[in-house]
Amino acid sequence: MPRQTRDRSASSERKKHILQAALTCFDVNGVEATTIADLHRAAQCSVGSLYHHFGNKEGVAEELFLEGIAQLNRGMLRKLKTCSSGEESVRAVVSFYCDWSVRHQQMARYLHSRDIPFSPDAKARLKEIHRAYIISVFSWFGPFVASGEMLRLPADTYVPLISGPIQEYVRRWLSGQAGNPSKVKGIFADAAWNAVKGLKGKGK
Amino acid sequence: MPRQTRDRSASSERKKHILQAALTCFDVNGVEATTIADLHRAAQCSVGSLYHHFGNKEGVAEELFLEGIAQLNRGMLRKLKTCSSGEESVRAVVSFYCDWSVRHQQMARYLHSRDIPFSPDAKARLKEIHRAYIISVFSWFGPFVASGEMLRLPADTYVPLISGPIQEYVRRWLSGQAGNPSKVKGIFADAAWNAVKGLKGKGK
Amino acid sequence: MPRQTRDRSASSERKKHILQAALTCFDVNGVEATTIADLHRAAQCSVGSLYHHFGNKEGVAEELFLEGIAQLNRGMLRKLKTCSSGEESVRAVVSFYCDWSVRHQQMARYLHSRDIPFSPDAKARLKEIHRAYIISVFSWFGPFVASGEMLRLPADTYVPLISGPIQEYVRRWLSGQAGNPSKVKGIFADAAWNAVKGLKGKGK
Amino acid sequence: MPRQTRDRSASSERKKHILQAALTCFDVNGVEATTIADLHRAAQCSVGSLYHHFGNKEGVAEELFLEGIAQLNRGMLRKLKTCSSGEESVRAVVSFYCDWSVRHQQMARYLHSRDIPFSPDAKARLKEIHRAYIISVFSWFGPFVASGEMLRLPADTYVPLISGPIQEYVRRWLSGQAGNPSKVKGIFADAAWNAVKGLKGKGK
DNA sequence: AATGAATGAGCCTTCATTCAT
DNA sequence: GATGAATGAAGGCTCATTCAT
Repeated sequence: MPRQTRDRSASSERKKHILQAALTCFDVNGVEATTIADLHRAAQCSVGSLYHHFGNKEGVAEELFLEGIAQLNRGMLRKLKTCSSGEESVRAVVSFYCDWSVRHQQMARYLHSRDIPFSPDAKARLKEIHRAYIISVFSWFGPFVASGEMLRLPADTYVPLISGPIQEYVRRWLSGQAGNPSKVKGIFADAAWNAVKGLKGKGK
Repeated sequence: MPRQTRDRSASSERKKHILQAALTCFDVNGVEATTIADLHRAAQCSVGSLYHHFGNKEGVAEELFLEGIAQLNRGMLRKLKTCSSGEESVRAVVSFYCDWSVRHQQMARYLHSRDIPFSPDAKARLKEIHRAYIISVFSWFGPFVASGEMLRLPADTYVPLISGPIQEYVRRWLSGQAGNPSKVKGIFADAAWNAVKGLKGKGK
Repeated sequence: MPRQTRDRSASSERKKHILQAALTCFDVNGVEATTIADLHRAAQCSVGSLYHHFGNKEGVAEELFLEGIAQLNRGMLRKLKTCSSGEESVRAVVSFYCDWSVRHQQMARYLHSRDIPFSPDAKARLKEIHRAYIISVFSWFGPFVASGEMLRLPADTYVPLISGPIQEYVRRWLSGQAGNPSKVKGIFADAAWNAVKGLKGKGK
Repeated sequence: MPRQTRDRSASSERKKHILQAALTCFDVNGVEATTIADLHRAAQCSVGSLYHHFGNKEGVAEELFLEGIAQLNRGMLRKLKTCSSGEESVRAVVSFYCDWSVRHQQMARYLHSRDIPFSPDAKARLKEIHRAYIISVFSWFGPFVASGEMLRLPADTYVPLISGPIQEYVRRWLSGQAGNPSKVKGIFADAAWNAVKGLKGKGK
């Protein structure tokens, strides 16, 4: 009596179901503390199925992480493309990150994990995803820097300057150490823009 | 034939030695992945010794963490007390965090860990340490806010605004994803000050 | 889209193909260590096919073994029938065993395995094959013993005396611990004949 | 309530006890089929103890095998040194191998196993033991070959010629396919000597 | 205080086998 | 006949912790 026989689009559905269950497990107990038994119980699938689809526990954690990152990045780029100035774009980054995290709390918490046991292969794929994302983002902001609307700074400082504060705030909120980010995102948007806006004609 | 007989200040010395060895282990393999066997090998002490001094593995991780935090906080407060204005203070926070992290890389990396298995007791002690530190810091900055030199913002936004960017940058550096923080700390100090400086008579 | 549709003599061809692939697997990793997954990968057939044709893993190992033994025995008897004296026959046994092993190295190595998980049924069939073979061989040699050309010895000593040395040598060669058997088979033929030749009129 | 507290010569005793139990398990079910659970049940020790002393299952199998081989070799060399001619020596090899196998049936059966999962390290140690043994044996027989009492043959043929038959016979006896070797060892000693004795002045 | 052998619950993973399509 | 996703029992091994010396 196989439980999933009536499922036509088998593979894909099955995997999504497992990943969703895994996210909850990881969120409740942490990745390391979650056992294979926890996963197959939560996903209502056999142990063998987990291994058939993901190879091992790492595989589940990796696929979940990559999917989450991809979704976040995709949304961010889509949002950016609706902006028409550097300032609007910078504020959008802060705002979107905040909103997305509120809407996807579990996944946001998961993406903040530091103890995910990535395989070398997953690390490489993650790096590639990151690289592609950074390239897209930088091509978007390039013109605003070129025009002087934004400061020209060392490349690796933009993300910490723009996203660092809201990320840190969200992280605290996710762990119960700060209030709802939606209420203060304006402050973080201001700070982000202040950190990278160009000098132009404004009085210092 | 106990190996440490000639050691007069035994306890203290022994513990420091073990903690140092543990820091290296944790740094290389992560806390979860480090076993008691790893620790006693690295510290060249018996398994029994570890339990005698720290109770269990958690105990080692906790004591190391608390010691690190305490040292960082102590240094920060000492540094703050040499400042004479809000701006100097804010810039000092950024600068000191950066310098300390560069000087104590392993410990800085350890303090960024998110997977340390704190006991309820340790969590409480950690919270208390944090509370005391926050009180000290806020008493220091209170007057600058009162005088209008600094903005009055929701209490839980100051740390993310001031320290968020440099922390994120340092984190990236510690994991090999960004250049030496000493070279860019000025940028982060500027941003921190811009984020919280008062409006005063300035333009805009 | 079954891969073998155009194959008329399907069953037989398919099975031979699988057995050949299995022999290679068993030779490389040993029978116990070879998994069903290994077999279906090597044979490029589905898991289901394996079960359809052989029932289970045991089935593959057994059929392969029985086929190998049968082939060796068949060849040996055919060779014996070309001999016209006891001495020629004894020498032929050594010589043929040596030549056959050199020509069928993988199978020879497989027949030397001791860890094949035979089912009770297979054990019975194997015993029957062995019994029939022994009867044939003994009927062949009986007359030479009766005539005094060969010694009359306990029945279960003939095989060890005649084949033991060359078998041991070949086994060593198959595992890389001895030189090519073809070069020394004369020595082993001499020894075999010396071990069982009758006293007749010779000196001593 | 540790079971072995009263045991003074702990380590050594414990290991011997485990090895003896393991030999019985291996003999009954085969090495591959014997589980860790079987071993710790039979040895009445904890699973952890097995791993503490032997590293893993392989470790038990290896140590047992090496110890068995060493004992057999040691005994053989001791026996050889009591002989005063080539013939006496060759007959002693056959005789001692037969007697030892009868006296140590379980171990003899174990030494005939082909499916022991040796680690690379164990393989190396085994090879070294074998090399040393072969050197000792060949130095013993060297003079008899030099004097012409024994034939000069390719080095790797002596063992198969002298020991091959009795080994094969003993193997059959150990698996229930042949009668007691003690009754026929004379036949095998004769054959061994016939296979390697020099030509000297005797009529052919 | 120090030592390290002993313990055993619990974890990850493998793999032969089934069966709906 | 062929296919391969699904199953879950069973096995090897780890590792925090204890405790007699």
